[in-house]
Amino acid sequence: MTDGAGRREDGGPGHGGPRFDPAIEPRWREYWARERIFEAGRRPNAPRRYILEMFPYPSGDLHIGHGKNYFIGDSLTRYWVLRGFDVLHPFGWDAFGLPAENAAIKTGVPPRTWTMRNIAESRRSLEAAGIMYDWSREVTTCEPDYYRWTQWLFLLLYRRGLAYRARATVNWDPVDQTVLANEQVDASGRSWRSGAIVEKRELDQWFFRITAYADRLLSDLDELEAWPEKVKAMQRNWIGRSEGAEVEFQVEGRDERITVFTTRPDTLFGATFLVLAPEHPLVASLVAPEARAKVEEYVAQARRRSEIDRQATDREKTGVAIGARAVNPVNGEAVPIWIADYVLMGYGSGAIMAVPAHDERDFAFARAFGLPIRTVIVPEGAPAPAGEPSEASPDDGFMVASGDLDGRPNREAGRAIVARLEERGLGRPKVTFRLRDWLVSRQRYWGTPIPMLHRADGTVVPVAEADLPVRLPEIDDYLPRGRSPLASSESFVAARDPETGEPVRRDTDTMDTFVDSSWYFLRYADARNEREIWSPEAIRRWMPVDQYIGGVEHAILHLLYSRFVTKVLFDEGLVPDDEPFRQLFTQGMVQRRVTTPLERAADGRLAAPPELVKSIGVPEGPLPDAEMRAALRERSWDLVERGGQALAQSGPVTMSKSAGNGVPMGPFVREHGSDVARITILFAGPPESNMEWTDEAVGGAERFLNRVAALFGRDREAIASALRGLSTAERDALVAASAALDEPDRSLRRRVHAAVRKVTADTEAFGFNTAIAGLMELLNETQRCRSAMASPSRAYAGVAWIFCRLLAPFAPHFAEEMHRWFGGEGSVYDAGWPSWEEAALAEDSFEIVVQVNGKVRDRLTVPRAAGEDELRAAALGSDKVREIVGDSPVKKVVVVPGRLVNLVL
RNA sequence: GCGAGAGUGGCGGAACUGGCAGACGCACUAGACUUAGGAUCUAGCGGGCAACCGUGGGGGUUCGAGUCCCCCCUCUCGCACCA
Repeated sequence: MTDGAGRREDGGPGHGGPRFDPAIEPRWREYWARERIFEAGRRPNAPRRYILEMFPYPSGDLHIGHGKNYFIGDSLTRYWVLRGFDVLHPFGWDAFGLPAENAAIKTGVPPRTWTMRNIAESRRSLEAAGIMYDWSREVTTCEPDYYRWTQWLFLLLYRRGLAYRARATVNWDPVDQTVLANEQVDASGRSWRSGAIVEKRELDQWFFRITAYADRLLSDLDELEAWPEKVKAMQRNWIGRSEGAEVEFQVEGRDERITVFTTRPDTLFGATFLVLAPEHPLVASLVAPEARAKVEEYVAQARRRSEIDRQATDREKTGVAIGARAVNPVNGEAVPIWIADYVLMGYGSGAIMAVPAHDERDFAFARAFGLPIRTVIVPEGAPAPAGEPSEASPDDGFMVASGDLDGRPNREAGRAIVARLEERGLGRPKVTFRLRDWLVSRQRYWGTPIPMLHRADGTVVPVAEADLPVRLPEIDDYLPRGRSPLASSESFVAARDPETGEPVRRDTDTMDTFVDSSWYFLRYADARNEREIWSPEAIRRWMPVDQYIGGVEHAILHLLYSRFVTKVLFDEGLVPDDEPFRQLFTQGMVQRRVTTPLERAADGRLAAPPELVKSIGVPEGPLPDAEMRAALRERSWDLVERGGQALAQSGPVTMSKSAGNGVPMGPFVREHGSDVARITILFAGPPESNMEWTDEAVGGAERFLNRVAALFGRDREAIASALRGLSTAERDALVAASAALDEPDRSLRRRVHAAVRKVTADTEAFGFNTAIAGLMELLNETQRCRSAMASPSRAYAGVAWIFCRLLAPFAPHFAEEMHRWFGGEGSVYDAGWPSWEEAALAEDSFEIVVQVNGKVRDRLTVPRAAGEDELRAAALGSDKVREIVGDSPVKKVVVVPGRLVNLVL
């Protein structure tokens, strides 16, 4: 919290008592580390559990917003350890990548130094928050002992024909002299960094043949029942399977044929022109001399456009006829060939048959250039239309103007057309994917070197496995100059051919960092293995990941690449399952409002500070309050008053360095405690939703822990002495169903069993908010029951004993502390998870609701044993009910045992 | 446009296979203890004087609907000239 003076005083006179004190926390962190409570393999005979949060790019100091998924993973880890499982909960660093390189270019600090410093800082933040990992398995992708195996994996893909080299068009920044990823180019085709217009360049690049796995990546999604539907939908969309046909059009008067892909072969008779992508390889050879100038200009123009710009749907159609015609294979008609940038070279065959009557895009194009539009499908019984339609109709119907197929249903006609084409060798069924092969080369320094060698004759040869890793050399100049900075290091480039011993040149590109992260979860199984990527025993013990937790921003790329690599390794026999993550959870963001003080002038009007004027464009003022408020409202901000100070306040925005609203982990934990941070985050709402971090929410969490401390702390001696000398089982039995108890111990027993059931079920279902609500309820009830006792009862001590273990997944430090209060030895995480008995939940009597015509009219307390007849009689006997029913006959009585009786008049 | 999801008090959110709407918390109100309260404790807290009305709107199924079915509205996220 931002304003913090003097809130940590103990309660006033007469209301002292124990409070939750964050000063207890460091001791327990040291204890867990020293005793290795959270190291995998501690319980070799227990069932295993693999819980994993997505490893981060090490960005240095963490804030609370980063902490959310780590807290979730930590809670689950602690829960499963309590349940007696052997839990693997490792951590590592996605440590290669541009920020380190940019920092090096700017400050001269070598990327490795910069990265390692950030890792140390990030790790300190995590440790300060008490998030427990098995650090003995830490992986760091930029270290040779890791990237050696990334290179090994590359060679494996190469061996299996899944890594290949091809020429590709890339975004080239002429100022920074570097290749940019698509997402680094803005909508106007400019580099995000230099602002220069990005050029397209053709470069030889390495690809992974992920498209060979497209079908499996798609169909296996159906098995991933515990993945969010949303993520699966995104992957399906990305893979983009589409069934259709290839059709070949002979170019009139030439030998060449143009292959088009269509999902609507049934509309082939309606094709009135062809459109090729401007980059289509046949354009240059087919263009007529008189059209050449215009075509070349159009191609050059298309080349300059960014992908994003080009794909904007609201753009008007542009294109040029190339002056050649192609013959429609079903009716022999010669139709004109155009080029247009709405046809993409990267999809299908880069050429389409245009059917303007039945495709909106083709329709728009035909209208723009006055091309014919011919309807070939009509609704049942409709005649063929006389003129051209006013809009494209993609609907199914019956064929017209399609020769002998007229009158047949269109889908059936489509199959017939493909079959006829196939006989003549002019077409065939075809499945196309939107997914493209994975371009993995980067002309950058700070990444895994590609372990390939180039011979003088232009062929390539892999580095021998024994020579791995290909180490990233230290260099002085990280600035890319049209090629990877590695190309300037002659000592790096020079190598010997492993087969012939001849001099060869190393590939100087490095791998996309998504390659590093596509397999790290496997390495945790056996992270320190120097002889092999992992041992068969280790991988069988730990894979697949039971629970993967991370941000939805990785829904496609990282998760798809990881699934791909896992499937390749499965085919190679190196992993036991062809899916890496059995369950996936995507957490929501932590948000916080941003506030900026406004200045109040002598005349009472408000002035906005320059930063605010700049960031949200609010008028500087001075303005009267109402006008300032209106101006802020327009920008979704608000005007608030706090302590006499006028503040501009934003809506909730995701915590981030750039928004300046991150609550730093270290200082918060020191002042309030990790346990308070956890309860605040986990109690706020469902973990998959965004949550707003507020001082009030922190205060609520703090109050809860203080109340727990006050209640059980006051009685700690009595509780400890009640538990002394008892085994764990005997302690649990203090509130067992079989124990004979009087009030208020009876209700205490019922409440605690209900709470155990709720916390268990909710925790396993990611319902941390309701699990904690269950603990709060138990606390309230326990407090109530305790105040009805003169001195702590044995049952109450039993409740305390259970309570500290139920709290342990969510407020671990304090739970450990309570465990000690009560005389527990060792760690609370070895004390086992409490169980509940349904028998203890039943009350002797309970309240049922009596409804008349579905409206609640009375509540009656009835004995537990009451049967249907007794319930019916009790309901009919109720005074309130009789008053309402009067003389009306009761037509029907619905009895739901244990719940209600409904009288129908 | 296509796909996924969501609309419940002043706020965050609960509600298992249809069965007491609003658990738990925040904010707020009153009181207690206090030199003090931004501490703590106690009580209250959907709307309405009431009959009653209330889960985005309208229909339906049912003894009974936040929950199931149909239509509509709004919002969030993702994809989007993919042939």
